[in-house]
Amino acid sequence: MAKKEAKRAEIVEKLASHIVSAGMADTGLRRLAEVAGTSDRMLLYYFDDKEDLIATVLTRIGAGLGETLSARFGSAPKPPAEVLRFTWSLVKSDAVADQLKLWLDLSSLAGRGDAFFAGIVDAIAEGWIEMISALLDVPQNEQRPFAIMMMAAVDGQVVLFPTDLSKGDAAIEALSRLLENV
Amino acid sequence: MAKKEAKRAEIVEKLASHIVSAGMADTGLRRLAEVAGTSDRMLLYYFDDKEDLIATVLTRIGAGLGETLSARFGSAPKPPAEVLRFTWSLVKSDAVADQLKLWLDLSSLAGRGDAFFAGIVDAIAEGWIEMISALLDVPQNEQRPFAIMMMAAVDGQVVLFPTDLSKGDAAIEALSRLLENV
DNA sequence: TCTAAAATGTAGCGATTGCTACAGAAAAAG
DNA sequence: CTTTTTCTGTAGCAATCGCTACATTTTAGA
Repeated sequence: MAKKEAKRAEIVEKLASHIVSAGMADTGLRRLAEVAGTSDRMLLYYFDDKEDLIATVLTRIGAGLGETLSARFGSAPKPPAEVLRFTWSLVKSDAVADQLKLWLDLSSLAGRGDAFFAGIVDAIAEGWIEMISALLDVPQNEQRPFAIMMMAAVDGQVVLFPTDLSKGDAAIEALSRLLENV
Repeated sequence: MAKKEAKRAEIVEKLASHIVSAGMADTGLRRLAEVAGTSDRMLLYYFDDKEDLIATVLTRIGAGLGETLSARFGSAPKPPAEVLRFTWSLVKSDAVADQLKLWLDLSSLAGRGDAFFAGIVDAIAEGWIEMISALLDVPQNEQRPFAIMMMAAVDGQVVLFPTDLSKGDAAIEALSRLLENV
């Protein structure tokens, strides 16, 4: 009983890192089994079905992302321009860039009406937004719009330049300068 | 011979509108054949293979989007805030929103290393950016960063809120106000 | 009209998908 | 040591995928 839980957790752990780096393509049961060092038969023993499996793994990834971010962002309020520049530097790091690409995958699925993925996307978005809101040294009723603006500016670069984020540097810098006049 | 060309064009036309509204999922040959009012067998008679078919359709969609946009945007230079607000209103209209969702699909595929989709995404991005650049009433060396900033801000909303774009209204309005101080 | 070419339908192949029936092995409970 | 429960391998099903071989109909050129 406890063993089943442990094995489940181990599988989730291995699949989480695979899905973060490989995205939502390449998620056939046989492939995932190979990554997890087991068989498709066993994946469906530990999980109800594929959707249950993916849901569990994505939830795990979401939680991990939250931890990563709150560890890197401090908690002291900062000027908006500084928060944006730091967020951008984070996003350009490989680890977080992979997470954002995955988020793009999910968002694309959600946009096609998949309620399950829509929920995940919503939760992740809300997590980012709240975290950034809390950091912003601006009047409280402006925190959320500013946080959304900054997240959108960053995510938008991922959409515009999926193969070369550095093309977005100048735009982020321009926005940072605008934010310095606030 | 000419007939084959005409039929090809007709198929492309029908598939273009289907792919814009349904995205890159739901693109099995049998399904596409149904939409085009023919058979999978015939699709592969008119096109080399599936990739050739999709490439042709996406190219057609890209061209159509360009026309739509240059028709709606004028050509007189406008203040940045005004351009952003207008772009946002465009994106919130159903027709353009579908195109952006499709773009998100493609960008997600491109981010996974698919060179073909990467090319398409790049071309579409460049089209938007140049069109908006030309409209902006700012010093010439600032046009491109500003255009990218605005496109990213808008695309980012699509990623953040794939099921309800209106959640991005406040952020776009906040950015518009920042742009008014330029 | 006869013939060659172009167009289209029928049927199916081999691979992959998520998933399952069945049986046997391993472990826990009595 | 038995019996029962948990675990896992083998094998395969039905559906779908892109694609093709083959035969037939339709069209066009002589």
